[in-house]
Amino acid sequence: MAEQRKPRRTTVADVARLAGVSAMTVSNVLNAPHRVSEPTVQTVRAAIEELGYMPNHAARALSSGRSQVIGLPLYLEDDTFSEQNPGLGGFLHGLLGGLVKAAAISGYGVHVTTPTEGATEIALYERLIAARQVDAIVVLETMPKDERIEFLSQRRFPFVAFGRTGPQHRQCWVDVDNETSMVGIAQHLRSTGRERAVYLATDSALPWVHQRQAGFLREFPSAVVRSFGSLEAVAAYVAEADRPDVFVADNDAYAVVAMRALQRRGITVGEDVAVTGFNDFPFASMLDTPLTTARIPLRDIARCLFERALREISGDTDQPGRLVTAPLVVRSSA
Amino acid sequence: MAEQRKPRRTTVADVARLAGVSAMTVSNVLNAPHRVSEPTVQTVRAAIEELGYMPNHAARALSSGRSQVIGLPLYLEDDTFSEQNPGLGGFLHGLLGGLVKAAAISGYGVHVTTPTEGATEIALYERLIAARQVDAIVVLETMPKDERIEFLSQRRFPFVAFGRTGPQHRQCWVDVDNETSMVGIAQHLRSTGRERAVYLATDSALPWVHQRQAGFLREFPSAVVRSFGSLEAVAAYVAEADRPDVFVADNDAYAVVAMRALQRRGITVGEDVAVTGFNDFPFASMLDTPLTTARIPLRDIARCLFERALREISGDTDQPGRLVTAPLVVRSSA
DNA sequence: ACATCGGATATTAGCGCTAAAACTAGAGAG
DNA sequence: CTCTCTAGTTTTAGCGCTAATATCCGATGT
Repeated sequence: MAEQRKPRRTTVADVARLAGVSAMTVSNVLNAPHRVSEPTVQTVRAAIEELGYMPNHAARALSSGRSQVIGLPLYLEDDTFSEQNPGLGGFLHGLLGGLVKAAAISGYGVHVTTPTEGATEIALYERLIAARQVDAIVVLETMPKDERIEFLSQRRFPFVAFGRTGPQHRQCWVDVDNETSMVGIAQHLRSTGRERAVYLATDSALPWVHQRQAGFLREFPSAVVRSFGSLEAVAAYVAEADRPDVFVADNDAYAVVAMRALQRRGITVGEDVAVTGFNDFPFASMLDTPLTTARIPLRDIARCLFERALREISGDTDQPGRLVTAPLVVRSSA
Repeated sequence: MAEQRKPRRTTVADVARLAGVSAMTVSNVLNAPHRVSEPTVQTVRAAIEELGYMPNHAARALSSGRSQVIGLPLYLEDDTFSEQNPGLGGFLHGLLGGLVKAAAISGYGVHVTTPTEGATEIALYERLIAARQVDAIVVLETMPKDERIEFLSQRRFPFVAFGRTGPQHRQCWVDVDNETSMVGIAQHLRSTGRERAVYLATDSALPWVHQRQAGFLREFPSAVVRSFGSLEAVAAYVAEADRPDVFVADNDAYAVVAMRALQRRGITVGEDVAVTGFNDFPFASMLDTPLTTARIPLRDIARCLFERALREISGDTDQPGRLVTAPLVVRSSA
């Protein structure tokens, strides 16, 4: 099938020969041009151009000990997501997009993996680290006490977390400022004169659930708070609830379901009652009544994650955590 | 900061010494155990276990010439997507999820990249290939005549395409059987006794647009076909249209907008008129009137793409293209 | 004039692994 | 009793790059 074996790829040596310098000089032109005199840089660059030379990734990684790749371990469970978490797709798109783009600009790649059936995420990290396959790892959905963070800190391996880490951990993270963002929503509602609020919370121990709720209660201390484990439960509750003038959901899906339940009762959302969500998932603006919500700036967060990862790689292990506010997006629902 | 330099990672040599064999034997136990006698395998495995040895990725790649990574070049443009293409997030989630999982099972990783500002996708391929950073490339959104496919074929570099390639190209692809799937939708509508159909088409030269339309017209030759460049245009048209009994959209977003326009006119979707979409995007089941649509089995497609990529890598360059049908999902809208 | 210094480049020596070739027996054939 | 032959193993030789060190050379100081 393949016509000829061994076309022998062009290497630094070829470039060096053509430019009349040593291989090391070529390497320096590529990696630390300031070490090389201007005329030599020109000559070498010309030779590189002429031969169309591009350095071999594996060789570079082996020799230098850095792979120029950051690892993104992901749980991508089967189809459950579409029912459970319609926003997940948008989340992935924004985060991955931002990360890949930021990485590309700095000459890095993003290595996406997932634990194989039955294996833990830690085992996956172990492999990535031992194989020296990535220079840093991005940890998602961090918990206040998180064994993954513990593991990585203890191994002194560079990482960044999306989600604040607990006080006992290293503080290399970026997170949504859920509390402040929810305060923003609350203040907007207050400014429209609403008073009787119901807060629809997710029934989960994920940190953001509590953070958002705390933010809301700061502005509406007397709000009624209800937790739900499923969209159906939310719908059932809203369908029966006596008439508050605001439903504040801690996520967009709950808000959508609430709006539907209200519309079924003939209540006009945005007039008779206000409804807000959180996330600004892709369909929020295309709903029957476009949803007022807080937009999580995923691309900015991703960029920020990457920058911190870079710093970690270069040895700066004392970066403080960073909170990013999700700006309010006012549409017709509130 | 770092306490001690040079902990010197454990290497094949360490394992070899402990097991009392040569480095090559250790390598063989890892990569081709059938070449090694059973007792030796045991001894070596025990030594590996004891030392917690894991092979260095870069060294392996450099020496063997294969990286055990497949490349996934992606365009992840800034926020435009949420307005333009709310399904993109779900698309990414399904495809990436399937790919990463399939790859992980076979010991492969997925390298996600994007062309840097101003650079072409081809230039990106060039880098990936020259750097020997990936063993195969997954090409998305293939067009009938596609210079990316041309480039990869000509370079004889392993690839798989999502989307059928033109007859002049190599046929290593997996695609949705848009025509047959749309015929499925049409037959379902026919079986409910509907007759007067309007087909809402995307105004684009993407191959699936024509394929789906062709499928529909096979069953409803007399259908009215209209093309639209924006959701607003769809809404405006449907708001004015005289009463057909079916609106068939070639994508879910159009279907959603159409349903909304109909509801505004007081028309009950699913009874007075049927509406269908295509894709089964994450929110299709959570709409006011859950949407009847065709579900693109992204995870299966991704698995299939990966399998083909593997075959390509191992030199089998004569795989035929493969069509995957998107099964009909009947909900209340039709 | 001669030691000194520092910028630019060259040499050396691997990084950790595996392909390929070269050895070992011990089994079976003549 | 020598001569294959083969399964199992070791030896040799890089893969292509860069860290670390050595070398060169002209400019500077006294």
